[in-house]
Amino acid sequence: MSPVAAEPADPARATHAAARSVRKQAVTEVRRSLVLDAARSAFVELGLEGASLREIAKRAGYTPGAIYSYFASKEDVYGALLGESLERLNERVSAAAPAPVVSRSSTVRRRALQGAVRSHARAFFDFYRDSPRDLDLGFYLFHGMQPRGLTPTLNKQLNARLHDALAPVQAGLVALGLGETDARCEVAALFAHIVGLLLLSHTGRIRMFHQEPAALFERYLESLLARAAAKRP
Amino acid sequence: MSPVAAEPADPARATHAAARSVRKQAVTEVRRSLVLDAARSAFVELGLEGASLREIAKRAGYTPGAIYSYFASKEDVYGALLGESLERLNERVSAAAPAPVVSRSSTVRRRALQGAVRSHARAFFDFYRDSPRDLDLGFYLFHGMQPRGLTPTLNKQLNARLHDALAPVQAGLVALGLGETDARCEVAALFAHIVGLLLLSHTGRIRMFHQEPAALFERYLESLLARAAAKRP
Amino acid sequence: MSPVAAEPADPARATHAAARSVRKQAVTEVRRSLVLDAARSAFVELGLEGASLREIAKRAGYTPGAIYSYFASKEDVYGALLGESLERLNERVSAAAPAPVVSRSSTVRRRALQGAVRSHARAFFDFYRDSPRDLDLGFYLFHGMQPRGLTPTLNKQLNARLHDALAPVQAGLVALGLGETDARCEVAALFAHIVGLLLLSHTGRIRMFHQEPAALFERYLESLLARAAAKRP
Amino acid sequence: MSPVAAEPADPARATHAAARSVRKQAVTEVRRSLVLDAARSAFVELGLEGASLREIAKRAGYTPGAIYSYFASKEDVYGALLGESLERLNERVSAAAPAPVVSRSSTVRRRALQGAVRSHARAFFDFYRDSPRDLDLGFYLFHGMQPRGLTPTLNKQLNARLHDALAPVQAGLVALGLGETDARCEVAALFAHIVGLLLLSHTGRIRMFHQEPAALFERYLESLLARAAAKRP
DNA sequence: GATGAATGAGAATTCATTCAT
DNA sequence: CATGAATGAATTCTCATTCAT
Repeated sequence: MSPVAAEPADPARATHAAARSVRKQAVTEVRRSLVLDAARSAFVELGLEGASLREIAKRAGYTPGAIYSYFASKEDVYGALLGESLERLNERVSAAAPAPVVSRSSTVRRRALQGAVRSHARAFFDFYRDSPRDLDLGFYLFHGMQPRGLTPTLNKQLNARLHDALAPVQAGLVALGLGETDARCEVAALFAHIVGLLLLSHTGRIRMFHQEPAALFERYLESLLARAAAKRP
Repeated sequence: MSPVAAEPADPARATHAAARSVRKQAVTEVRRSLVLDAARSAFVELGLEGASLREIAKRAGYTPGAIYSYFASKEDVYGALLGESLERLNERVSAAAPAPVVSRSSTVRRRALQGAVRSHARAFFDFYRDSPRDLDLGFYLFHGMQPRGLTPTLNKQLNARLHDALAPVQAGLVALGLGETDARCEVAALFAHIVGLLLLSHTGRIRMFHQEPAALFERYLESLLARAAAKRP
Repeated sequence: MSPVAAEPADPARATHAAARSVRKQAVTEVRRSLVLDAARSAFVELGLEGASLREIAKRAGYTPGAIYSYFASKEDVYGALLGESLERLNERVSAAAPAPVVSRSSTVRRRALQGAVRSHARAFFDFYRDSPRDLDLGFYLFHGMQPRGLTPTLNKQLNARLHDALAPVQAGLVALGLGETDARCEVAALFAHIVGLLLLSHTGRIRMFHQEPAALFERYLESLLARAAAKRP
Repeated sequence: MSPVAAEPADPARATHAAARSVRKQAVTEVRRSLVLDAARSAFVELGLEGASLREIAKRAGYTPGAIYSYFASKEDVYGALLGESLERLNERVSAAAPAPVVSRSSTVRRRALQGAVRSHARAFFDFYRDSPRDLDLGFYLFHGMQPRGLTPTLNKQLNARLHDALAPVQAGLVALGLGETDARCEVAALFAHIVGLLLLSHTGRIRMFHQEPAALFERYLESLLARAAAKRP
């Protein structure tokens, strides 16, 4: 802290002001998340088309103009929504981690590692299967959004969280013996596969093949683990 | 009464009328496809949001109302666009068929079959990689379109053409020894994988993994053929 | 006929041409009434808003432009429709005439006359009660139509037919002893009353008073006959 | 903690806020009625067809979208217009009440009652005769309006006000000795008669009979009072 | 006579956003 | 911080009518 006060010399008042500022900021944060809740509910129920700013404001108990106190634009709201969606995804994936196994037997350890990969991958798959709107959100924002809404900074941030959600699988594959590069490839491919399956499921195209997305996912998962096993040194 | 029948069978006039009708229909068809061209260009350049009826009409050199001479609604335009897109896809896939190989050696025949599967699958992949808007089109129509636009009839029709584009791969897998059920599973999974990869590519998410979609596709293709080989009776 | 032929001197050909012209005109008349049928059905089923020229053309098996071969405008179609409606009204009223009673007893004659008035008035009332669209038609044309549609000539013509439909009642009242002026007043009032009742019925406002239009009509009819009886010299 | 309550009960500020709210609401009300004025003027000058939202907005000095700040839909505007029209009707009818007469003579009292019925009925008649658009409004709304615009609630409300405007006449008839049921019949019939006369007048059909609507109305009124007198116990 | 494409005007409504208050 | 009126542009779609063919 600089010894030269910028403005007032009264330390009591300064403290008071600071405390008030903190309180205010907290209140703001709470209300911001209230808006976000409203946005999520609107989005879940009405989809992208129906989740207008007006609708969001109505659900939040605000008038349209008030939203701009918390978000710069509608796309900004969506951006925050996606961020929060990715947080939930990460929570789900983290929660899926099985207890670490310590064993002398390498077979046991290997089985445990495979189990962990399965758990994490399934958690990822299930998250989007169970709430397809989160998938929509991701597509909309990563795809159709104006540069105004998806700034490079935000983009990087969101990417990082998405990556985080896949990191456990990647680590598991490495632990199973895959090289870093191979593991990265496999994770990218897994991600693509999941997204593809869910999209086909979501749009009803999967029925065309008389297939269940979950069954196909399990197939893919097993083939992935088989590849990993085959590459074991 | 005149000995000439009231409805004259004057062959010259009949032929003339028929010819005129044919000509007219041809002109109509041309103009309709002109509107479709305008719609495609609008869609390619501006995406879903920008491809409004106004915009399409402007590009086609029409007033908005005129579009309704050719299409019943905006969704109808999109439907036609998707239909035409699927036709192009099928053309590409068909054109990818290699010359049939006749050989005594089962190894040679097997290699040829594998080559055919590769060609067809790549044609499919390349089609959407090279024109991502066709992918968008499919998603939009299969996903967000009103029932008014995507009638069950049209839906079935479009589904059938999509299926057609994947049929050669399926046939190839069966020829390679896969059972019908397995082949269907693999084709569905292949489709999902392609869609997933292209979407990740299209939204820039693939960069997150420092991967090239084409390379990942090739990897997947090889693993698919390997699985087929392993199942050989 | 002027002895100087306008154009050809060949009488045979002239006769032939005239016959053809007559035939053609008849065909035209038939087709015109076909369009009118289509218009009526559209109007009955869809009301004023729904009975667009397109709809009428569709029902007549024509394209919109073709209608203009038979009618100058949409309002013209409506005008013809109203004319035809008034013809049907007159038919109904005429058909309601009871057999003339010849009797020495003035009481018997009087009762017969009253019965005739009742029949004619009821026929009028029933006509519009049973097909409220004809009432709509009248209102629309007499009310909202452009001068372009309702020319003074047509107006006079339609008025005359409307008047015709009420003439029997007027004649009956005169026969019952009312002066010409009184009879005209009563007929105008009767017409107004009927129209008012039907409108209230048609718009559901009559329920407001828990009344049935038919019962109110009978009441009015009796009071009218009572007035006529009271004025008997 | 500050001893001052977080939510201050500062009466001055509260009063201030309340006053501001009241002022705002008043301003809103004024502007809303401005839109309504514009709507009425458009309706009066251009009729139903011409009174589009665009036109109303233009006359109110607004953009079309702005109207939706005050009314949910075009039909809503019309609904408000009719409501306000019925208010004016009631005012007119109320204002027509003659001073109550207190007299020993039953003849004097009876004459006074008859005078009151005449006044109220004439006020009703005159209101719609002098502003036929109010009649149109009623017809349009009671007749062609979408259920979206004319909710059952609104319908009941409007009906009630219409009924109110006729209540004085009904009360007068009862006072003159008619039973409740008879009085209700007569009022319904009176309403129908007025509506019918005005419609005939408005559409120019009354000229057909060379009659004046006002004279016919007076005739009907007298016959009504005569009927009431005849039923006197 | 009939077609059907095309016009041009206009319909109601929705939307994100702004801004004085 | 919040309001809510207002904008301005956009949306899809409908219509009566015209006219070259």
